[in-house]
Amino acid sequence: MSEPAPSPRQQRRRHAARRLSEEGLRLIAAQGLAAAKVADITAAAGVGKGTFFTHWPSKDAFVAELLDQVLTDLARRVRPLGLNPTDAESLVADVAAVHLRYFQLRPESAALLNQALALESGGEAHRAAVQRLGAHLDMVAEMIAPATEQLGWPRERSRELALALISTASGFFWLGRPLELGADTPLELLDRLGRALARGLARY
Amino acid sequence: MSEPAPSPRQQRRRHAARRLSEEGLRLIAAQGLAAAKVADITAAAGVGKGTFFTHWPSKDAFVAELLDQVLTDLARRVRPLGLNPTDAESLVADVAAVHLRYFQLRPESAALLNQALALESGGEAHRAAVQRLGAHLDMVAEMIAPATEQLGWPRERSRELALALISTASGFFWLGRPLELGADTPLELLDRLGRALARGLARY
Amino acid sequence: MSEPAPSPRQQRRRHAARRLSEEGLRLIAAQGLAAAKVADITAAAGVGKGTFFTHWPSKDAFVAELLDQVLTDLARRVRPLGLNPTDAESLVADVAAVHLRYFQLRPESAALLNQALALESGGEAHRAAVQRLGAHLDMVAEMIAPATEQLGWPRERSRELALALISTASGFFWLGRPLELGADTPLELLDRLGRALARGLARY
Amino acid sequence: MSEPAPSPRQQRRRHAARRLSEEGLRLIAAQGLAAAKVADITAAAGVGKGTFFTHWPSKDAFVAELLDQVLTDLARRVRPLGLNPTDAESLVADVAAVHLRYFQLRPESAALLNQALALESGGEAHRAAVQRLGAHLDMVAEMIAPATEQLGWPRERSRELALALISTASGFFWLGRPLELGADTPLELLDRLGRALARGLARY
DNA sequence: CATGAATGAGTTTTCATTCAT
DNA sequence: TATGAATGAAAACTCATTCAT
Repeated sequence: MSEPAPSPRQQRRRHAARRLSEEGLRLIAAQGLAAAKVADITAAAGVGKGTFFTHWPSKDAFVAELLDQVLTDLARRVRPLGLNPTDAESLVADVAAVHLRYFQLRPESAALLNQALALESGGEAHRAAVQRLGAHLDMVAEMIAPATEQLGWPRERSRELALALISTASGFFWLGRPLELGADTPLELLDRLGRALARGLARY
Repeated sequence: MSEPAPSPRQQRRRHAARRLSEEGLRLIAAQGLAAAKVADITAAAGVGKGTFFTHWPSKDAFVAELLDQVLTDLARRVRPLGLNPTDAESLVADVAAVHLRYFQLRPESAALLNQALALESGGEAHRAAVQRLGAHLDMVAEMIAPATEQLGWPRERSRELALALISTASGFFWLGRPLELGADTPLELLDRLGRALARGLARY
Repeated sequence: MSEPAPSPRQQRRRHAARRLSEEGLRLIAAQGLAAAKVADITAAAGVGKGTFFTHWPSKDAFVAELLDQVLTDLARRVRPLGLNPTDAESLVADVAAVHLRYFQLRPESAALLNQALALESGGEAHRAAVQRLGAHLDMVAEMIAPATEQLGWPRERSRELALALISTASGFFWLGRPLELGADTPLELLDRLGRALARGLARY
Repeated sequence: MSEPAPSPRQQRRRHAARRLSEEGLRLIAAQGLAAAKVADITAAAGVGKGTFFTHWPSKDAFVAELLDQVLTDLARRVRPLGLNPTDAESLVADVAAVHLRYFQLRPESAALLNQALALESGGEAHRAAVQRLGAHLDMVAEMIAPATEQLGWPRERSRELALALISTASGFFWLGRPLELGADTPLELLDRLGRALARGLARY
């Protein structure tokens, strides 16, 4: 069960990686993906420029991992909703609410998600980002699939409903942030937004 | 009232500007803002590289104008909704629907909107983009303000409701496009999405 | 027959390319291929750093073209020897002599030839260099093929004899240059070297 | 006379140095001096990267030692020829033959010799390489000096004759290797090449 | 001693922008 | 006014070398 205690060297290395991820996410959200230079990120993390490339082979790979972390983290909060049986309306509302709450607390994650898709379209990094986002979408779609049907939404289009939930949440805080909108929106209203959608669908 | 007929030279000039705008928007959406080089855009538009800078002082200014064009175009379709008196639920649903339909037909515009916010955060161009988006938001918010109140949504937060409508529409097609989602979503479902939100709010 | 007179712009462009080639060859020979930075070359040629890349897509491509120029230039002096019928011994001696004289006058060319093969082995540039050298070798081999046979050297191994002639000449000045050997070797001795080889073979 | 038996630790150290030399020579020949990274060499030798620098103070110093080893090894085979009195023609032919045979069996050594001269021209390493090669040349020149005179070659130019012998041999396999030429050239032909030169000179 | 993680000087290359024609 | 050649600031990335463990 217990892993061998990491050597102090490894510990410091992991710490540096975490710092780089944190500062990277912060800077990308604050300045934009292109404007956040590797040198800025390493300086902010307090390590040498070269160190960055001992952790990730390229800036793009770094962004891909960041996106993976964000979506994995997000998924961890979404998945439990699938375990408690509940009515269709509540399930959809809850999934939306979790996304909204997640991105309200972490607008940098919304920024990352939206910018990762702006990576050069031909490149490997773009492909990876799209695939990772697709995987998240599939997970959400699968989770809400039964509910969508009950709400009279075509089951084979549950991915689109999932996309609507996700993009509303992510877009709200991505567009909202520079407009200084969203950060102080009361949770109650955020929840209401998600619930309204579910409730409205249920009325059909 | 009538302007003097443009000289052939002016005509050609305007034609070139239009070509550059079209191709620029297309390329930015297809390859990403950073990957779409000025040289690519001018080549696609069939003009010399230098010509670009006789029309816009910089690439950023070009993007800003593109964003302005898109939002002006979008506003032209949204504004009429404010003229016909209707019930609150329908007004909100219609505003959402117009946005959704607009971006479904013009996913490049959704791409532009989302990428324009990723411009270097300190720069003039970013400021301009944010301001322009803010103006659109204000217009929408003002339009739906009475309705939001009737729906029990705090009037002073109508900007947030407007943001939700806009970001759902724009995000849906921005995130959906590389996932090959949204382009063939039936209008009926798109409308239903907007209406569901409005209807759900109305039930509170 | 007559080409349209090049515009002054094109003229200056060609002039810059020639300057870059000259200075590049000189610097590569003087400092080594790796030590001759693109910035050094452009500075020596009196143009901006970026200009280099409007002429060649990469430093490697530049080296490849330099090698091509050298071998083309060299071939121009070797080829005529094949036209005048002469005895086998003289032909081989003459080919050797032309190579020796060529590289004595242009030790930078010998340096380039030897260093071009040191380009990263996996890369396109290395492949190109090898192929180009192979083509030169084939030309020489074909030219001396009849003679080799008369000298009792296996005809199917004339490429090896050609290689011996070429590598003696190129190596002599490549290794000799830093040792300050070769530059002032009298032509008469150089010729004698080539002739000795041919004469010795003839005695078999 | 006998040194104290090396401790096991020293033994291991020497073994590592030998492995590094072997793999370094191999990789430099295979990929080029610049492309053969210290990390590659240590990985191939199965030691840590840092270990490299406990044996040599720099990569350049490593190359210099490699060159020294090669030329020392080569000299060991050349020198005995000076002991057996023989006619001038045979001596020169034999010296050439030994060089040719040596590099045929060890084309990596030819590669090293040629690339070592491409080291940055200003540097200490380049100076060292040139000096070491000069020493070898002097040794050969001195050895064949009496013979050159008998062959009617100016005695004060015996270094040039030595250079011709060495550079033919080294160049033949340096240029020949990527062209897949030389490796299977029969010894008999190789010898004949050397002998032809000597014989041809003798006929003057 | 051996190790390999950290480092940052140094390189190639890109591309928005300028400006002579 | 249109053009495209020239420019150089900037940025990602490399890798020999150092040094704490």
